[in-house]
Amino acid sequence: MADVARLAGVSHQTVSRVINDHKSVNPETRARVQLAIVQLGYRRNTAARTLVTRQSRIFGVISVDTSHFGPASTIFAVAEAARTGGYFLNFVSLKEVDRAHMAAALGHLMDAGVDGIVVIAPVTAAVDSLRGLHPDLPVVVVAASQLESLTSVAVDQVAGARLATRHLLDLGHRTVHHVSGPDDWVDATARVKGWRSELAVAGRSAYDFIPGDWSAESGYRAGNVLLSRIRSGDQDVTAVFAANDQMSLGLIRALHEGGIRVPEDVSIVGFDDTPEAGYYLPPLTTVKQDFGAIGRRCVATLIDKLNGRDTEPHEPVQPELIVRSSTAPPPTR
Amino acid sequence: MADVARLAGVSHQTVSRVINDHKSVNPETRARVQLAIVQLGYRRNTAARTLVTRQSRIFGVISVDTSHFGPASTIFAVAEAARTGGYFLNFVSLKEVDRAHMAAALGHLMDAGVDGIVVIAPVTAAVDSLRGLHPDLPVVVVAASQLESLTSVAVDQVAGARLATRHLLDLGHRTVHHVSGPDDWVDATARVKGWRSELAVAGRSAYDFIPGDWSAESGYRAGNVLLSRIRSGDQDVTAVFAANDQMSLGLIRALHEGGIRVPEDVSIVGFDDTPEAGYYLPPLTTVKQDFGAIGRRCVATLIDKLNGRDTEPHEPVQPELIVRSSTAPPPTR
DNA sequence: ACGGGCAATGTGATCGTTCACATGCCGTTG
DNA sequence: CAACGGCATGTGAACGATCACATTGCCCGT
Repeated sequence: MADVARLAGVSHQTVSRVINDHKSVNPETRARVQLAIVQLGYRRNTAARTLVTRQSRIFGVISVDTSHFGPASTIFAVAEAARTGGYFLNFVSLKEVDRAHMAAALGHLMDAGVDGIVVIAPVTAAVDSLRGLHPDLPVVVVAASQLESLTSVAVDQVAGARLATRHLLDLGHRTVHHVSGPDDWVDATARVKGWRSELAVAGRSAYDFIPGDWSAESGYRAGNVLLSRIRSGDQDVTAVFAANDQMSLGLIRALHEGGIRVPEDVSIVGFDDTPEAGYYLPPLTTVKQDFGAIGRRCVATLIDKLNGRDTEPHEPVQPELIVRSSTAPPPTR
Repeated sequence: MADVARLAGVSHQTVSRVINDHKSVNPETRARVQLAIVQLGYRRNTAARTLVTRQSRIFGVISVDTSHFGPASTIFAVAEAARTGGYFLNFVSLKEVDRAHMAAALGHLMDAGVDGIVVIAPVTAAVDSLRGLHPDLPVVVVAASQLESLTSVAVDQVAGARLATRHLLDLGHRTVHHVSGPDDWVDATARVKGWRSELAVAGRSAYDFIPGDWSAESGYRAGNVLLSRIRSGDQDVTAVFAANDQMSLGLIRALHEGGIRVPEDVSIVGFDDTPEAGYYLPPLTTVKQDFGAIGRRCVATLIDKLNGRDTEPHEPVQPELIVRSSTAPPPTR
């Protein structure tokens, strides 16, 4: 900066004014300084700036270590939004989602001196460990629902699950079975809740859900469970709502191997609308979440908090049902 | 730090020595300082440290904006490795992969003051724009092959493609068709190269590859192309090597819709071994890449460079063939 | 007994920026 | 015409760590 000042024939302070585009600078001087900046290839030193302003212009993002479509898409959206908002993004992955690992990740970001944090780890344990830890640091959680005392940005998972369930009921199915995500995931429980409440509204009996863990493999196992129910004469297994697309895939394979056709014998709805979902056999009816919107909203909320504007709780992002070929009316018997 | 020093009854310099665990500190003094640190909840200020040491302990990672399994997995691996190596990770996504966007991303990271950069954007344009831009800054590129003048970490994509092709030839297929990735991706061209050379070694004729873009949809289109070849009487379409798993999925669906069975009529091999690949219909034979190893190696290389150790060019990471049910001997006619 | 060397600690300068305040100049106003 | 306000610019301190160097005391060898 001193070099620039010397070359432009001004003081360091004037240079500072130019790069922060402060108003009171003579246009001619400004031009001279800018020229000098370009000539010398000057970049301002972030560390020095951070030191004195006490603002790093870094956001942290903590994400579960999974290449699943949802978290990955959200990360990219957050990165994009942060950069356009003039922030850097410090990324931390979370191998295990428990209190200890969460605390370690938070500590890492505190050391980095972040101005705010986005947490993409909608696991109850993780959310709990966030509570009250660092009250001064703005934190936004990507979660299924509004969490008391924590700012969160959410797709309305309950509504999504109801959409899926309703679609199947509308097709004429007597009831809908559910393959859930892991029970410590906030999203998973929200989807269970939505599924249950839609069945209740329609006055239909709800079976217990079959627990899964998001993986195609667990969907496959769940498919075998359903298969055995069908074989033992259960006439009600005609519609299944799986809590994500991967599990739907495993489910379809298990049913296929068991000689059950989708959608002629059993209809299936997934969740997420991964790019592949339209190319499953059959193409999957699923619930689409706008992860891009989530990411952008996280960053916007963080910036609002930093500027002291208290964001009014947003409407949760609304999911959308994508109807493809994995759903049909129940077989007539 | 001054507060800690006061509480422990020492000078700021002694505190500095303790947190950098410098040798010459009396164990008793050290304990007293550490106690004070804990009591006050002191964390060292990264900005101040960076300012004076001229090392930010931040690595940057630039990745294409895609939730595809490969890049996503690599990012997580890099994040994990960076953190265990004591580095922060500044993440930038790349919406478009051209020279201008690449330069912008690099500029962003330069502003962040990173000590090194990992580039996960194995696109020729991106790689070109890296060349000679910032000669002082250590850069590692995740790429298909050793690139002259750029340090790179790579899975041996050529070997992977040969593995896939060989497997199909070994099953008795006369030739192997190929659905490629986009031609500006380094990995895609490497896989084409491996496929071609294995066919050449075996003395088989190679058709032109069918261009894809990594998406399931492009695999579906490629499937329809192959379908029309089959319908026009081409007896040689019995084996296809697709450049990734998603395209294999689309391919399978197109063939299925055209009444062609996999693997009875046509065998298919994918690439990547995504978690879902084992649950396709049929479960996909594919080539597995160890993305975790790639990520770790990137970070290790960067750290070596910073310490002036010039890493000897690594052996590329070797991929592995995972045989499932999508491949079989050709139909007997 | 004396000087060299090492362990343990302290002192002041330094990194590159922004902040608070000071200065000079010009135009407007009562 | 003096006083005042605002524009354009400059001056020096401050942020919180590390670095280079200085100081003290003690042990050890000759």
